[in-house]
Amino acid sequence: MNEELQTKQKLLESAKADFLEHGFKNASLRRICKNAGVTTGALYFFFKGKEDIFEAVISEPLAMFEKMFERLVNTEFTDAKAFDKTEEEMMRFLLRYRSEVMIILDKSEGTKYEGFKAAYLQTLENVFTRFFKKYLPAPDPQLIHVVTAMRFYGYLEILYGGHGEDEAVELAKTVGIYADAGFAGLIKAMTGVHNG
Amino acid sequence: MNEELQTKQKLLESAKADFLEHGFKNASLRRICKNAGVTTGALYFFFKGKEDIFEAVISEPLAMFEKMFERLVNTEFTDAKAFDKTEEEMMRFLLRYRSEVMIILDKSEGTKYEGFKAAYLQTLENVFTRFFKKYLPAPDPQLIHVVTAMRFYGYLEILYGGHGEDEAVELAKTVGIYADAGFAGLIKAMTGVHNG
Amino acid sequence: MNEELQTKQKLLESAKADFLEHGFKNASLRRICKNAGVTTGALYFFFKGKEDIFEAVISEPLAMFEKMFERLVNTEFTDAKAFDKTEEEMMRFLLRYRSEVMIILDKSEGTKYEGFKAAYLQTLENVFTRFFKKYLPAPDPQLIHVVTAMRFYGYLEILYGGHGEDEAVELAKTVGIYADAGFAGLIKAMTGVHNG
Amino acid sequence: MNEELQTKQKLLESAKADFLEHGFKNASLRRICKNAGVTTGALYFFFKGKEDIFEAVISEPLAMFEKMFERLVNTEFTDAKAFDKTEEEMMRFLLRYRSEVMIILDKSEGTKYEGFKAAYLQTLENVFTRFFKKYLPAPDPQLIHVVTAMRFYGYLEILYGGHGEDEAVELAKTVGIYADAGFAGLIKAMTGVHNG
DNA sequence: AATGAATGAGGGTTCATTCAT
DNA sequence: TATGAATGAACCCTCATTCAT
Repeated sequence: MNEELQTKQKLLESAKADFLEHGFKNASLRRICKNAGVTTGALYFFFKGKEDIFEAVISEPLAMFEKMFERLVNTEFTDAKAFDKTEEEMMRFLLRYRSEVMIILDKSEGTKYEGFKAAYLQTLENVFTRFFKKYLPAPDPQLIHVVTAMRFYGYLEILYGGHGEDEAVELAKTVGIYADAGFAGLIKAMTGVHNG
Repeated sequence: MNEELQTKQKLLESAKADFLEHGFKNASLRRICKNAGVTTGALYFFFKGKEDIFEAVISEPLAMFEKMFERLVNTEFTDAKAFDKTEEEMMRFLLRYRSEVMIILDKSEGTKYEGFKAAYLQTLENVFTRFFKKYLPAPDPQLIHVVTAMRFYGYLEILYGGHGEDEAVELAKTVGIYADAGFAGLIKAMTGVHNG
Repeated sequence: MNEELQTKQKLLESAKADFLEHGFKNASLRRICKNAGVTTGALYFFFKGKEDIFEAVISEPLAMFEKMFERLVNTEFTDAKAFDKTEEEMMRFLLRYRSEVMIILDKSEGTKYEGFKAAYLQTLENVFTRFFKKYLPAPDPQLIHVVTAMRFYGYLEILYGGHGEDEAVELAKTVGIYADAGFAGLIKAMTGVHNG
Repeated sequence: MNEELQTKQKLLESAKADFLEHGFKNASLRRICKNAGVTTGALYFFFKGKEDIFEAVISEPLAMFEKMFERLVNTEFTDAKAFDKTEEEMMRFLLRYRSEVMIILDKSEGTKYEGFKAAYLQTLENVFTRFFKKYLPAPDPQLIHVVTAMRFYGYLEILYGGHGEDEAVELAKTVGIYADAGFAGLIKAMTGVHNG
């Protein structure tokens, strides 16, 4: 019984490592099996194919990710602090599933998840747009796009940094200060232009 | 003679497009040759192999990049404005070689240039560290790392955005405002913490 | 005990369907087991392998077939009507074991039964040759071969037609009229040539 | 130059033999290449894949076959003799491309030609139906179907018999006598039934 | 300067079969 | 009785690369 689970588990771990290192397209099932200590046929007992084992690797974090996704869309952020709370929760989640998140976002080319990163960025951008519009009548969409991306990649950098959970959350909060101040600076510069 | 150049040029352009679309590993020499209208043999007359044509595609912009690189390292930025000038120059360069820059930074996995992005980020980080140290006695290296990355990915996002040159420069400047204000906010929060 | 029989029976039925649809070589034991609701191990408990379950599927009808076979060889047909009686009996048997007969005749490539159809045709040909020789001193063997095949494939077409038993027998009798008249026409043409 | 053609030709011949022996699905590209004395990659220089080399094997005869096909549909056969002429032409064609015809009719499962035999039989059946209707007000479609199949398989048997061309044509003509007499016998029996 | 033929390794996948339990 | 895990060979196909011409 232990052995059964072990093989599947070994395959999943070997696959996770291979997807993370090479990406979906360049991952090799032969290599995955070899590192798991089994033959190719064994993989096909547990999984339907390459895409199936990929999904098995990311399915659990993905489901949670999508739940967070939805909440992000449906929440009305009244101020920066309301956002910060959601942010912390998200950060903690991302850290717990670091590898899988990296795979979904950066190593999923060739799967149906390859558009996930862009979709998430777009969602974040919509949130930021709603927020910007509270302070500016007609904010530049391109600017919002870039600022959103910066914040997103800030998270990602923290994620990739190999920090402990609390450390990472702290870092994210400091980044929040940076971003909020940056945002305020933008408002000031722009309304200043309009006013003066 | 014209034909010679044409063939080589066609191959380089076809290769550039293929590397950009698929990345080094998943680029196909067959496809490159087909789109260039020649056979594989022709490619091997001009180039030693896949890595060689890759280098040929990026060599010229790469050399310029590295020159800028070096200057960035050796320049002492006295204030934010001094940096902004270099920034504009850089932005214009990046835009002129958009495709090649994208290839070097994001599509070079499997070549010896796959570490280039990280190296450049590190250099930028050193610059920022020197700058930070003028205002803070012991800035958090992790924080600098993240903030550097954010700014870098901000540039990249502008680059990927398909803007015209002036538009992009303008956008970069606005991002500069955001970043400077963010930086100032950080200083304030940190020295404030120390003081209070 | 009931369950034992059920499993074996289910496997045999699933196998029959798969052999009929895909032929021996392209039948899949995996698929057979899946459709029977059991695992591969179960199949290997009851049968030695692919060829063995194939034989199990066809063994019973095959034995009866061979009995009829033998009788056909040893019967002296004095006239066409004597043959017709045997024919009806045969037709009813073939219809009762339609699937298995189809499998033996047309879906057995790769097994030791792949020559069965030819052997049966040869036997039928011998019967027809004996019959022809009553009316012609030296009938053309090639012609007999073809005429035999035609009649045989006539039966097969009826078999594959999905008719009810009585309907099929009636059709076979009409085909008998066609064949007998055709035979008579041949005799006439040939002896006419000889005589005139 | 000779060698180039030789390899492609060898591959086509090796493929023809393999398709004929094992059918499309069970043919092996590895085996085809091995028998042609080249490696698998060589095949893919000349052909796009398994289906492509299959089409290359049968394309020429297939085009002619389809032309004959069409003519068969559009010709109005006034009597049995008018049909016999077409028949001879067809027989000569089929003999010239014996292997390919066998492959198209009996070894094409898994390709887009797998329905060709049934389609051809249907066409032949339509021709026969038109002919029957000249002599019978309401001929039994099932009977026509069987009689058509018999004649068709008669041709096939001649084809598979390995006869020389003239011999085969002669045989086909004799089969024609058999079939015509059989047909006449049917008419007589049926109208007799009605009358008496 | 360039063609076109050919190699051989590796890609994902399916298969009949085995065996400990 | 039957399960479910695992094997290893074969499947079609794509690839970067080589080389005679």
